[in-house]
Amino acid sequence: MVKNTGRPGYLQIADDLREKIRGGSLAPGDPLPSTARLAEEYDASLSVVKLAVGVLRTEGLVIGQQGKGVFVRDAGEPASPDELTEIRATLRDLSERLARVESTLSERG
Amino acid sequence: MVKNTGRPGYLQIADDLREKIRGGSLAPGDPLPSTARLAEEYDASLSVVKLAVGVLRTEGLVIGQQGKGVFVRDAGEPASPDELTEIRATLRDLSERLARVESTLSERG
DNA sequence: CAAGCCAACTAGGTTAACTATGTTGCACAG
DNA sequence: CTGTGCAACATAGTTAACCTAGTTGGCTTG
Repeated sequence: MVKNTGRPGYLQIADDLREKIRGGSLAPGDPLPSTARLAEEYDASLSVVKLAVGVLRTEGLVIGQQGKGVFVRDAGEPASPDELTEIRATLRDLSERLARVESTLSERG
Repeated sequence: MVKNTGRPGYLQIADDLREKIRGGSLAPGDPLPSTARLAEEYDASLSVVKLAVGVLRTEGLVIGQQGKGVFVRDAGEPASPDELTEIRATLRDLSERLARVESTLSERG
């Protein structure tokens, strides 16, 4: 599932989960699959899955409850600050990927 | 430096650095000490320092540049809701276009 | 002197092992 | 039936090792 695009695996997984949350296929209150389960689904190591979940936790999209699972937060309040940091993260990523693509293209002249 | 307060070490370090950034003792453009240096200063393992920096990166407070260091970002201004939705639409578009280009490139090996 | 290589530093990504701790459900003893 | 304990599962945190890769400065060689 995780592709070799130069985009690190833990961010690809975070992106995908974020997409599912934004898209509603993972609704507020829903639990994410367990980290072990996610590792299987994405064919990734447990470590990168933990990193991915950590990103979403930092972004405030998700709350982990020890012993239970990781749950999608209510998207209500955290409007601007979190959104902004997420957007900035996305912008940073796009810039990096663009730079990579551009350099690849220039090499092929 | 990292105390046994129940608050995990990587968050204590992230808190402290965030404080220094918000307080201006680390100004925009300034480099953070290297991860090795931070590990010494906080008497923490390299791993927790990396996690701490990762948090700040995710929050967008800081930008890492491979080979150089980690630099404090320029503090962004709050944006209006309309701007946000427009920016999000633009980001979505950019992401799709980039994904197309990337897959084209990867197919051509 | 100039070019280029190389060593030392930088961040970043991945994996694995171990620990701690919380939750849940089931089996077994009373 | 009650409840107690235990096994299985969950997140969370810490550490360490290994690899990639960009930057910089100095030294060596031509």
